[in-house]
Amino acid sequence: MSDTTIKNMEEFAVVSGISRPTLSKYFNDPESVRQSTKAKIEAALELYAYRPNMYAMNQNRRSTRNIGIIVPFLADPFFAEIARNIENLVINEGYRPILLSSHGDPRQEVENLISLRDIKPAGVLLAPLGRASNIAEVGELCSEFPTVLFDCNIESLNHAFVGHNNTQATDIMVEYLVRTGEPPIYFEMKKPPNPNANKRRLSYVNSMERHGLEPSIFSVDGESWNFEEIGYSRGKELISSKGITNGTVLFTNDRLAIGFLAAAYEMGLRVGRGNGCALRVAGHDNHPYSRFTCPALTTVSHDYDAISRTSVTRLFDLLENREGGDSTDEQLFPGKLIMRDSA
Amino acid sequence: MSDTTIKNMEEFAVVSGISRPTLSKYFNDPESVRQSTKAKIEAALELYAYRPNMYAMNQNRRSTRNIGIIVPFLADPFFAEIARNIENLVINEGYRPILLSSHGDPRQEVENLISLRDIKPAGVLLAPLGRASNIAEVGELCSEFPTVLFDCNIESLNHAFVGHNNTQATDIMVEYLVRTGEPPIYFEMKKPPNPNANKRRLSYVNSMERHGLEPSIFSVDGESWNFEEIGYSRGKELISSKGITNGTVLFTNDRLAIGFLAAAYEMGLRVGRGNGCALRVAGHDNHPYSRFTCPALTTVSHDYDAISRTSVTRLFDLLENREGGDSTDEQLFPGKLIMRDSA
DNA sequence: TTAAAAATTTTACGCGCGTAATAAAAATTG
DNA sequence: CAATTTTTATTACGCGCGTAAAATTTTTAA
Repeated sequence: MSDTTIKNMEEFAVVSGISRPTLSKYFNDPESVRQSTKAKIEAALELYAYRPNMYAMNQNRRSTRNIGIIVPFLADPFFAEIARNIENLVINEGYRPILLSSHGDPRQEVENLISLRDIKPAGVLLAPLGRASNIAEVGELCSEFPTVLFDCNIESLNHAFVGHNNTQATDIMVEYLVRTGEPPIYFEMKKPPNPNANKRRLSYVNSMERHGLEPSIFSVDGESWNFEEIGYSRGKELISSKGITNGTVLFTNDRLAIGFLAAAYEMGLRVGRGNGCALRVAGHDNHPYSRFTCPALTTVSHDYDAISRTSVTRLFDLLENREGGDSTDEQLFPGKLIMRDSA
Repeated sequence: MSDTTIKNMEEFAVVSGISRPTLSKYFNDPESVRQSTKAKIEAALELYAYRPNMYAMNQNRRSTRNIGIIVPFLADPFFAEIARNIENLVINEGYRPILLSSHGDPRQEVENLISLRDIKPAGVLLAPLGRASNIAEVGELCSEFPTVLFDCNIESLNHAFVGHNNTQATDIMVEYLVRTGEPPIYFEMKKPPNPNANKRRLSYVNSMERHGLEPSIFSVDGESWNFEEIGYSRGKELISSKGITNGTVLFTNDRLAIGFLAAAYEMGLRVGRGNGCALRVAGHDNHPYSRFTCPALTTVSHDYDAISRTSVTRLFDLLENREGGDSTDEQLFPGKLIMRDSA
């Protein structure tokens, strides 16, 4: 490794003895140059630690190999896991993922799209905030590049969508709970910041009615993404004031359930499906932490793998054949009941 | 809002009636132009949704307002929280944070630094992987811009460091556990991927010896960042094979403890400090989820706020006065004992 | 009102690289 | 070996914006 530092392709052209346009070609696709040229370049690369500037590359390119990935809240391990999954798939396709989090903020979501526009992405995989999204601006920005939505659809945007079948998933959970014990009451937030909450509530109501049962919903306050805290504090109130000391509670997502389990434990309520248990608790999402609650949380899992894989596949379909196929339809993958000890 | 779309500053100059260099000045600092000019620009901005291309801006600038932030593993809520904290502080200073995760991978860490170099950051806040880091490359890249390390120091890099006092923190926990019950045995990973594990173990040993007690360490296998899983499965083995059914266990971090708590619960061991409890369990980090375990986890908290704030402050000190002060010393903030129900 | 100061416009070049067109060199074919 | 094909070198311009210098306009001070 030489100590002279190369700061651009021009300088690297000099030390490698290859012209800059050829270098440009090489960095765009190493196989596009003659074998002997490739060898010379790579020999020089061993000596001089040069790497082309990614952003200058994108400046005047017809098409880049950048794929933008936007999730609503990366601090949530649920999205962190999906994102990581998708990143790897994108890398395996030879593209460069750029992962951004909206931090639950619609303005940040728009900022992220603007930031992506600046690097001229080949395509974007967007998990929108949903109801909270600035739909007009998001729509306008997304129309500038091939986009696949995942996790949460915004129908009016008319993009391809790949996601979890919230209806079916809630359905099998309600069916399971009804079949194996008392019908569940439903625990959700009045103004849920996360996507899909509405679909799940609707599905709960429909399921219950189909079973000839009366739906019963607790809508609790709280607008932040601190779901555990909300599940915990509202749960405590509920247990003490409303006297929820037996029965079955179905939560709109695992994180609320996790908080609630802590509250129940603290108040001496035994959760589970055995005898001697006061409450059954069930969640939704198969959150990475749901295996480690006490007791382990019964929940319904997304088909993470299929959703990530299909999202990426559909985006690349769009990239290669912009007009072909119906690019606005939605693809849903069924949830899977994860029976653990809490219900 | 007009429907003609503006694609660069040149076009915006035409429709706004302001010359491009003045526009450039405005976008760099809106107060640097005459009030009447500013008004005209902003009127045009209302009509035409133009935003300068961030990456083109950085291309030929003396100094940008980008601050790179790199954390070792963003999917860990612990780092997600710190990162979010720092991002906000950076934004409040009028800078633009760019958050990247190394995903626990040293190559990704280097990639992240290269990626940052390409956007010519004003400075970088780096929480390195630590032992796993490619120190030579990280060092070389970091020498290209003002850098403040946080969470984990790499002394040989000779940068400013702001972090948690692992030694003192482990110390107060050991002291507390010894004072209020049996001395703790220590639970850690043989090859911990996360930073600071070594310091904590050393501190545990020293503390125990200072108390005239024999240190006792469980070093379990596992190399990934799935700490809960490792704490759970290794914990189960430990409880059944080694017969750890009473006593006190101190974990090198909360996530291992969270997994262990699940194992203990499943095996019917009661954890806590009351009578009737078999085990006491303590963690380290005050992980966002540690409040919601069953029982709530006794742990020792970082001074998140001071660490984020000081990291950012020190970086801006560096930016404004490159030579002043000792820029390589380290600043440690003491941990705080968080007494909850598990120990 | 006039001179001085401040801000803006014009002009021109630079950042690091993509990309097209033409000329030159190298490899392949027979 | 010459003729053809393939690859590389040369040259030149573009991306969107920063920035410097000189010319012009506007504002402020006197």
